[in-house]
Amino acid sequence: MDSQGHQKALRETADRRTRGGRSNAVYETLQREILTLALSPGEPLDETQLAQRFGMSRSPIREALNRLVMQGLVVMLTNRSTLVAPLDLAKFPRYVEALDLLQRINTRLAAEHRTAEDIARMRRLAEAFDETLVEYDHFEMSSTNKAFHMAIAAAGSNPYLAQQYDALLDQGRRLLHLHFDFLGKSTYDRPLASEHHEMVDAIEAHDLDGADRLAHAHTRQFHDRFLDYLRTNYGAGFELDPGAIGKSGGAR
Amino acid sequence: MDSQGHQKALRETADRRTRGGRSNAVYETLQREILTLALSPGEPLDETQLAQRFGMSRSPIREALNRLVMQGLVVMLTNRSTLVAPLDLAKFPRYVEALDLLQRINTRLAAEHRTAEDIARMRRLAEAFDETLVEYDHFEMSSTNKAFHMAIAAAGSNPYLAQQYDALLDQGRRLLHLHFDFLGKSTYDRPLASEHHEMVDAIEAHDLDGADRLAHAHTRQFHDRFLDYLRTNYGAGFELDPGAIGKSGGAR
DNA sequence: CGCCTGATTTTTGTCGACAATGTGTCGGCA
DNA sequence: TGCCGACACATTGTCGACAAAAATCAGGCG
Repeated sequence: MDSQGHQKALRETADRRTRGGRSNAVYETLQREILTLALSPGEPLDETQLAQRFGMSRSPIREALNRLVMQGLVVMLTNRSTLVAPLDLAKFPRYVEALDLLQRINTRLAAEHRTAEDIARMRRLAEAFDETLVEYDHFEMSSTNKAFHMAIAAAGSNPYLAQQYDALLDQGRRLLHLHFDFLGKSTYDRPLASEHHEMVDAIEAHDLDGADRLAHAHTRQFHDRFLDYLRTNYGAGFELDPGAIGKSGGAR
Repeated sequence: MDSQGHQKALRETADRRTRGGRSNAVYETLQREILTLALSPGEPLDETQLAQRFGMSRSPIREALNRLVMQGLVVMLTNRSTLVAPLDLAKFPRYVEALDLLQRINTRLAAEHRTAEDIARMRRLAEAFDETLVEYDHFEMSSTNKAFHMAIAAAGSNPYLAQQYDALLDQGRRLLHLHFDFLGKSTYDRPLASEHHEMVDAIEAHDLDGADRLAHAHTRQFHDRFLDYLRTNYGAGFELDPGAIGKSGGAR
């Protein structure tokens, strides 16, 4: 019975057994649980236990875990425990620094190379993000948000930078989860959505510097709000270098 | 005989079964063979065949292959063949564009945050690279070159950007292999080494713009030389956008 | 009473076999 | 002769079990 229920949950994410296989389902499910913080950072992940839970052997679980390790969401202490990657908030400034750079360059490139189809897809995803705001499901929001930004990266037509951006966005989705949680209470989330549309406008207008600047402002807003979140929840003692984001050169 | 040699190479990298295990050895061996082009791009990799060759089961091979997939060196057609990632030379400008960006930002950050120990390590690795020039073993050269640049990234103290830089450098090592091959014949490789030392000097002097400029020039030289290589080997018909590297803003 | 040592337990790493899936080929039919 | 379908092959995906390594705990010794 128990395995039945899990089978169902398993199918809903990836019932197509024809493709990657069950390991893919485990990967997606675990990723979702990690990203939504259903699995706490630092929580140990026992392979046999997971195998039992998903009603399958350890092989697919192992493969899924390996992929999550590569993605930086899971760490494996060799021959010892494997656990959900701890969420080191002290590295947040470094993360934002990296994100800012990749976000700006990809958005700038998008403004340079975008096609009409790119714009259409971006607008569609921007609106899809707006719609997620009514339900305010954190996972849906971060998924759609990522999809939107990846559409921008795709328009930039540099697969290498897009891939790096992708990895970075994934790594930050746990932070984004917290971020949305905070925004939900303070309800000043509309500007976030409108910023998306402004970015698309700049990209469509081939305004490289404008797109760059908006991308930078977008990251900065995330940065500032997340710091607000940290301060309200962890107290004022948690001081992070506030100037980190402005250093690597604003839109010049 | 053949398998004998592989066994030896396997043991030398990781005979300690205590750590990561045999899968690590397979990973390193295959990576080396892919990077040195001993395994041609597009060549199929049969799991059972590899298992037989390394004298172990498919499980470790599979894990190694998965890691190589994540690294972009291997592609797996689900339920079908697994093969060495094709080397798309048409994407070279995009690659250099990404590499230039990451190289510059990491070098710039290094100039900002470097410690005395960082400088020492960088100088040591720069000299280690010089020494590889006498043997001119392509793999040693690209390994040491990468180690040098990763030391710079480590000094930059942004683990996210360092990680991305790492991934990018790995992806480009097959190109670097070709590059060194070309340089070997024309024997104008000294400037490449001296550039490393100049970069360290700029980083030590906290000269952010200088380090940035040198990193850019370093990438540009690789770009120009590789294009030379392509032209001499593939004919003049192989024209790539020559201005790609200058676009995303030189060191201004 | 505390520390060292050895067995136990837990968890990962590896193995060989089986099942599923996609491809290519061969034969039949229009 | 050309197209369609079924069969067989090759290769990957998954399984259950075994072996090795490390941490824990227990017992004995100083």
